[in-house]
Amino acid sequence: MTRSADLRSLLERPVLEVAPRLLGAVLRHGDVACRLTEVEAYDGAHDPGSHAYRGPTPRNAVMFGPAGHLYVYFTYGMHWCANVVCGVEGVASAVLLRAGEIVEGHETARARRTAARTDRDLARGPARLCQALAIGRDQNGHDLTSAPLTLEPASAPPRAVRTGPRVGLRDAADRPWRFYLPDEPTVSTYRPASRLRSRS
DNA sequence: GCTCCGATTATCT
DNA sequence: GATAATCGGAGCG
Repeated sequence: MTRSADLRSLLERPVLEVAPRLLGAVLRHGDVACRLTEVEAYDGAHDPGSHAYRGPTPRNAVMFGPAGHLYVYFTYGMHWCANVVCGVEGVASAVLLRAGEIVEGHETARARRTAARTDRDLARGPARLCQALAIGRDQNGHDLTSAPLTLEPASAPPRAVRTGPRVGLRDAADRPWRFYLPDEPTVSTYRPASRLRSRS
């Protein structure tokens, strides 16, 4: 069985099964590689937190396509965030890549992330991860079985997985669909939306 | 470690 | 016109 078939069979499962299995996987873009430590599940049409909740739009089109492609969106006027599309085609589920540990290409990642004062901060947060890996508009829709931007699944499921509310959403607490590895310094700190200054 | 706050614009209503 | 799956810096402890 080929590596790309392995990836596809893993990602075509329901998103709540896929998300924890992506912990420990390695996202590689050229000479920079990142081991994922924190992700979030977004369940398409059934999930008010998902960009696909209100149906297809030009922005979210990639999510309705086949598993294994990258859905990249722009937010807060300046940041890019990346998701791995999963589930069968037509089901708009995806896993947001929230944080990871840079395991190769530190020099390149540091040059892109000049605000990071320690290596821990290189990919701690979804927009930081994208900046460290040079993921932006041009990578939206990219097939992750195709070099130079690839996803290499972990050989085995993680030994332990923690869950919690998703970050930055209104009504985040109702679905504990954030998954992260215990005792990893690169996992981002949880900031509930209710304490963000969104209400004023 | 924490809290507050401004930056900046594509996207959708 | 309002909002957003965020970040970095300042100030505090």
